[in-house]
Amino acid sequence: MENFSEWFHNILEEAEIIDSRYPIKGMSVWLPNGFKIRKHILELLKKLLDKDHEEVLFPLLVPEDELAKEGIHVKGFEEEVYWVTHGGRKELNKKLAIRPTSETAMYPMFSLWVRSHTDLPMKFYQIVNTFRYETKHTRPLIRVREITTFKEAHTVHGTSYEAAEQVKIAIEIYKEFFDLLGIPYILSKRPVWDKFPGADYTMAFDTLLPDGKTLQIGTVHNLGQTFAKTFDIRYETEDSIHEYVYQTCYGLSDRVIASVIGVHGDKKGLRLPPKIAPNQITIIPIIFKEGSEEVIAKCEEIKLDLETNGIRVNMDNRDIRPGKKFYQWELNGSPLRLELGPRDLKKNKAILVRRDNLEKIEIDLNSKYVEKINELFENIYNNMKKNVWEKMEDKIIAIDNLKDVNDVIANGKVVSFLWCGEEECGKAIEEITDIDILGTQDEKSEFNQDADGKECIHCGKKAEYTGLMAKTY
RNA sequence: GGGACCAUAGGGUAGCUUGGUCGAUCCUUUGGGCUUUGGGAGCCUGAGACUCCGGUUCAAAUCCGGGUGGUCCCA
Repeated sequence: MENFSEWFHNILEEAEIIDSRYPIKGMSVWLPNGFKIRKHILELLKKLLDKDHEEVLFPLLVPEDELAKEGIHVKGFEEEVYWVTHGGRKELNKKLAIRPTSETAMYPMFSLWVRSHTDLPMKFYQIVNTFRYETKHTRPLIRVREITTFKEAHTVHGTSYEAAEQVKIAIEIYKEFFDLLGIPYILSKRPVWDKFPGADYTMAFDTLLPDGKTLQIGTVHNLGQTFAKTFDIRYETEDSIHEYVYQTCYGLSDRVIASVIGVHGDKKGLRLPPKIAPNQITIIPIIFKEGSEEVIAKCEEIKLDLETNGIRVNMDNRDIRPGKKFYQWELNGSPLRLELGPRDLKKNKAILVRRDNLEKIEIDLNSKYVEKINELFENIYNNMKKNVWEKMEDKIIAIDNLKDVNDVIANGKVVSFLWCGEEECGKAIEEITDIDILGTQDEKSEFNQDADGKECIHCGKKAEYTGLMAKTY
């Protein structure tokens, strides 16, 4: 995959995920196939969130004065807000912003909803589209002007401790979610100059795409009391005192879908984890003039059997050569293919072909083959996940001289280094290398190096953290 | 904010410099028919494009101006 950009662009079109020819820059159409993938991904996500979050839906438009209330926050977004200025021909006396994110839409309402400590914690989420007027060059699913799939969760707590705990909980939810999709991730604490506008601190997940650039796929922000103070969100404690709340918010976007496609795909096309594949198994009857009815009847029988067991089956009956179907379904990422022809029918067997490694497996149709297929799905998923994790881990390279950064990056890899953690030093490093610092690793992170007694790679002061640097999307 | 480049069927392209040979090339896609089907079949017969507006000219895909859309670089 020498040119990831081109591969990605082609696969979106060939596998009919989205059509990026919509005549507005940075906006695309979800096609049925892509929409199904999206739907299955969202189902997994909702299942995780619904355990202790409530799903809500806020309006798309935010009044100008609300958006402007939180100064730092607005600064972070003002260059990319779309505005609604007219109703018909009449100019509105109050401009309306199309949400770039929903803090300022939600928090005025939170202020009304939060009364007492018994109302807390509150945990909401919504899955909506948001709009950002990107000025850099856009890229389908990765840098877009309409984020069509923006999952944002917003929580409200009575204490600083609980908010910090919620950050950890959200991180665990996201880890579980990315694991379900088999997406490898690096969790970092973003440098202070790169945190979410208005947040106390930002934790972020990045994945590594095949071209060596990292893609931010999820963020978790501890908002502290900043927004609570701006939007006057207070609660009455057990002692009847009015206190400002502590908040967190965390988000995911279309980029998760881009990652699934990008990290698993190969030169033949998509490789989808069975859980989210629109067609988990594709049955291809091998038809000859003689005996075609029996073959098709048997395939129908298998299809029904699989469907009653909750498996998403597709049977490709088209009158074209089987080879063409093989290529097409490999392109579309169907995790398993079942071939059945007259030869197999005689033996009451069928051939299964795995999409992940193209291995062929003969199954006996007299046996409990549904179980076998479910096992294979699990096996395919585990194998895919293992492969992408290993690939990513191999690309994280520890260096002890700043001069080596650009070589490592040029090889499509991520740099790991020891750092004092200070803003001035970090910005200098970014300036010198022209590479972004993703952030710092937690001590428990598998990517953490032991900094004890060592020096910062740039300023030579005591090293406090493991930092990571990468070319980013 | 400044600049460069690009626009030909659903996708990818040739033609443009030097206007006429263009009734526009090739690959892919696609309708119908026959034949075929264990890794992208073949044959027959159809379908499908010069971004838009204006100008120059006997004549414009080709030259000029503008609009729109896209790509990229620099701040």
